[in-house]
Amino acid sequence: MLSERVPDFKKSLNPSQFAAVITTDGPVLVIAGAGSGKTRVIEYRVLYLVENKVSPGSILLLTFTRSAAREMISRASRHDPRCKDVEGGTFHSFAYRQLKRYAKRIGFSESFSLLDEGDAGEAVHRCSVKLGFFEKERRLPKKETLRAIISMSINKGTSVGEVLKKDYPHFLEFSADLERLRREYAAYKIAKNYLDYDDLLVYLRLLLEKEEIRDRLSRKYKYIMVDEYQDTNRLQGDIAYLLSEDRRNIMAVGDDAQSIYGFRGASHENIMEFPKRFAECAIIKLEENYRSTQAILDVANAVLENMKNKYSKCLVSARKQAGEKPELLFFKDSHEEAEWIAHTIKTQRDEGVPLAHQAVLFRSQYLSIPLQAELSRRNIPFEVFGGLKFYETAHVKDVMSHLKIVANPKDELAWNRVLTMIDGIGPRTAEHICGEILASASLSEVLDAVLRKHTSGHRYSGGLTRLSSLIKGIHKEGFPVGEQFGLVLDYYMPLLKDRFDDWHLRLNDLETLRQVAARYASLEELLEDFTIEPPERGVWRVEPSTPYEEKPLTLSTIHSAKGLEWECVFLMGLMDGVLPVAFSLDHEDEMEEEQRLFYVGVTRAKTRLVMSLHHEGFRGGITQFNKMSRFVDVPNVLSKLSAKGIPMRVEDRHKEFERGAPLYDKDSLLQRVIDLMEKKDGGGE
DNA sequence: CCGCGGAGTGTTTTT
DNA sequence: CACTCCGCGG
Repeated sequence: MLSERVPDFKKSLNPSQFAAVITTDGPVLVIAGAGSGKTRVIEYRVLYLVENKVSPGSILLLTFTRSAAREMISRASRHDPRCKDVEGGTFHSFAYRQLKRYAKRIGFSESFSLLDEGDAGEAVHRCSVKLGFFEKERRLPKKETLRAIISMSINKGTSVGEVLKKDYPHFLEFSADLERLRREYAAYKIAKNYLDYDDLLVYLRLLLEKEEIRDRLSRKYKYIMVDEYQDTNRLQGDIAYLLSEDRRNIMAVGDDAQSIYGFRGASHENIMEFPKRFAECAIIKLEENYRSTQAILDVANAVLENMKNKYSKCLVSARKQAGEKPELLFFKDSHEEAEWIAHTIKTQRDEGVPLAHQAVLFRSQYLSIPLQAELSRRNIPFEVFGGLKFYETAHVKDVMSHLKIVANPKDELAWNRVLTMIDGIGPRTAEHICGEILASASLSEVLDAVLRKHTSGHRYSGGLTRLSSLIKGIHKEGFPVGEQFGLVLDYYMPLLKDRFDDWHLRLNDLETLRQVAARYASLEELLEDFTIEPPERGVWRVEPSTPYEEKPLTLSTIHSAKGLEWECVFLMGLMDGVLPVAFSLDHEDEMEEEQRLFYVGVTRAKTRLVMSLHHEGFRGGITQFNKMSRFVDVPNVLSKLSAKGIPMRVEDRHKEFERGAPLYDKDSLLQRVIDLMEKKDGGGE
């Protein structure tokens, strides 16, 4: 059977890819340049193993996002359906599954609750209060920052002091306090049966230190593949190492030039040190690029030339024609940039390039807001990836907290959120009632206690009565999740309207969410997926679809565009201070990361690349003049390209717009005049 | 003890 | 320009 297939493999792969596919035993490091077909390698390697009588369940595929794993496994399954039993997912989801199984062995109950970032910040805050941090007149970092510092120290395996020295020198004086806080927070989570994202990795690592567990897991997972290895952190590196220590059948795939998650504790040290940890490892490089035209790769190579790294080399295109010249366009302000991009996207669509083959990428979410407005105006359907996630918005968290209570009646953070929502209950009262709740044995006892003690004589009594009948209503074995969600929604409606002006928009989200929830068999599964693999991001702000159900345009942060590709990519907002982002200017390593980010953006494009920026920006109500990103400007890309005689189309679109359109329409002109007469100088332009 | 209004601040990327 | 923190009135 194997011998029959080999020619197929050879035909579908180039020699390096083929080598990566058939080198299954022993450690392998695959350095896969952008667009070099690493997805294909993983797809075929899974297939190759399965065809070689390796049981699919003993193959573990760890990837950066859940969807990446799903994609590769489903591709392999098209060749051979057995492949769909391969185990895959993110480090975090893998850790979660193992911890569910072994929770008891490390002193957690298997009904532990997962904290998302918001919850974790809240928990850290509670710990700081407990330690008396906010009593004195000191300016402590705010709770999200505290959480970020602790998280960074854990993911990097360093002390809090180290993190402060590098990233927060102005908080260095709190070093000892934060070290105490880190302990307190860890103890708090153990006491409350909580795990945050980092804990999933921390505790899996601790489990793997025990020979018994390590043996069991390495007997089960005989072949391990790790994708995007350049974006793993120290803990993940340790986990990969411990899992494969015995059998040493591990393949790590990555590209050091695309390491862009340093801010999350990832370190390209892992990929650099792989050959040291696995001395006998084979190193395979995939250098041929199947994605982009040479003209686009010339830009990418110019960026690459400025970077200091060991592995990566020049990208060479496998595509025959040189391709259109990449463009660099200047605009007056963000509005004109957005207008032009929206217009061009529409034109291209009319000329036959589907929206699904186009994407607009940016460094930060806010850059896309004017564009979103322009697209809506033109009725172009789009989907926003990355950035503020809808499951972290207040209204979604509000609703979910009610469900969390039912799933885990000891969830102090959820109770607090639910209670404070009720009119007349503030932090103190919530804390008080919460104490009683945690002291009781069961949810029904809770309801009785809450009912009897507090539902008369207070301002909040009515609200509390409503809450307890809601919980009674949804706390039934086997009650469909969709209906539970519906009941919570009914209960929440008045609160929603009261709290938010844009409640109808938010209600839309919640309705969508209810449909998602209805697909789950149990509340536990819903909550688990919600934290560990939040719903596909497209749910958020999708424009009403056109009658013929056109696939939407993609708007994405560069971070979220990792691993993806489009025929035409607009890389917008290329101003200095935006990319590279202003905060990184003083840190050499962060600047390197910004540059890699630019590289990732450029290499997403297959045939057309449009880079753009605008000159005028607003900051604190004052117009500022932006400069072109230093990554594009003369010492870097521009002069490198022209030295090689590779021109880029550089155009100043600024003037063209200055000539044309009227500055005010009649209505807004009148309004402006009235404003001036009333001396309401609302800033105007 | 709760909630509202005013002033001040600071603005990335995400499993 | 949106969100948070703080101080005051109920």
